[in-house]
Amino acid sequence: MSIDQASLGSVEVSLTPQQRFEEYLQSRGLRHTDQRRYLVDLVFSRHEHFDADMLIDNLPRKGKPGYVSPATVYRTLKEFVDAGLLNSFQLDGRTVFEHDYGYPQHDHLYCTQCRKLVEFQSDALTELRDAVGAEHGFRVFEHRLIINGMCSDCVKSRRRTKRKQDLV
Amino acid sequence: MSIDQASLGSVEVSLTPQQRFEEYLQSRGLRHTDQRRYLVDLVFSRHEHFDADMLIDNLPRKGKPGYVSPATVYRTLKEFVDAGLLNSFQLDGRTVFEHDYGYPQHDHLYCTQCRKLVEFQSDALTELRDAVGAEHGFRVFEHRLIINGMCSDCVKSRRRTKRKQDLV
DNA sequence: TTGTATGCAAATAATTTGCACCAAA
DNA sequence: TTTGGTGCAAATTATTTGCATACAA
Repeated sequence: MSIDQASLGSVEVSLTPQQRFEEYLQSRGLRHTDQRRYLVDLVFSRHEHFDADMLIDNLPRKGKPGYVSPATVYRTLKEFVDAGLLNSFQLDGRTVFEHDYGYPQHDHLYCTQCRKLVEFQSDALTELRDAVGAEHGFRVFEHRLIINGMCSDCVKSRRRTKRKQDLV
Repeated sequence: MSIDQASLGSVEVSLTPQQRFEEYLQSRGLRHTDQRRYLVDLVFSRHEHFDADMLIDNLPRKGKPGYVSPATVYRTLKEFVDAGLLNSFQLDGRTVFEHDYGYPQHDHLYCTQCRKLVEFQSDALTELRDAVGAEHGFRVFEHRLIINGMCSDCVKSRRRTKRKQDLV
């Protein structure tokens, strides 16, 4: 799965993710540990969707400096979501995380062929969602939209493949 | 989780789910067994969202007539989706199934308080989705939208609750 | 000090799969 | 007959949790 780096620009924020998280921890009487510091840095070093497993794979191995146990990774990802640093959603059965802090609200186009995720923003969608909510007496908090299809690259390569097959 | 019975009406279909499934099975050289017949009937006896576990719980116990093993239930649910009888999506980590055959395309409002699912239809959404797809060079197949919020009942009861708390 | 956080390993939960046996077509 | 289907139990996968120890405040 891949995503263009910061394809939607960013949102003005006064604190770095690290500072923001520290603030969150202090406000709750939680502790700022090396593991948490390390994971904030790693997670915000690239604007990319990832799951717990990918994150664990990118960590130093047991014994090396910077190692964080899987259990702690899972626990910390939850903290990040609570703290508003990350968002998560389900994709093909996996829990996928993405940056929330400092990044605008958006939805996704998903290529079911190459599994590429493309972000997009639509104010019309937000309006539509609020209208639907109002119509049904809902107080709307948020929504999740995923559009499944085939990206232009895959449409092209599939066409090529088809032609080849047609020649047989 | 609950849902109004057939809240969106239905779509014209010439075959019953049972007949439609039989057609599907024949076209693929698969077999129409008692278990499959039994599950089609059970699944289409109520227009309600459900997961594998709920279905298994509603089956006769081991030894009783009509018993179907969990493994077969899981295998059969997949067949139903392949056959176009059911749709599935993720909700709170569970795989939720709903009727597809004979039922119009729709999306959901989800009350995060009482876990009620409400269906709604929006042509504007389909148009918006196609426009977004086109903008990004995607060939769109389908989409999945869930609007999270609080239904009117829960908004009311929460207000009541708040007042009670305020009195303390 | 005092209460959190972490690592490890065991426990869960939801499916999936291997296999021997059963049964549609 | 032949090939797909089913039940059962074991295997998977993704997490979560209990617990003893380590550490931030």
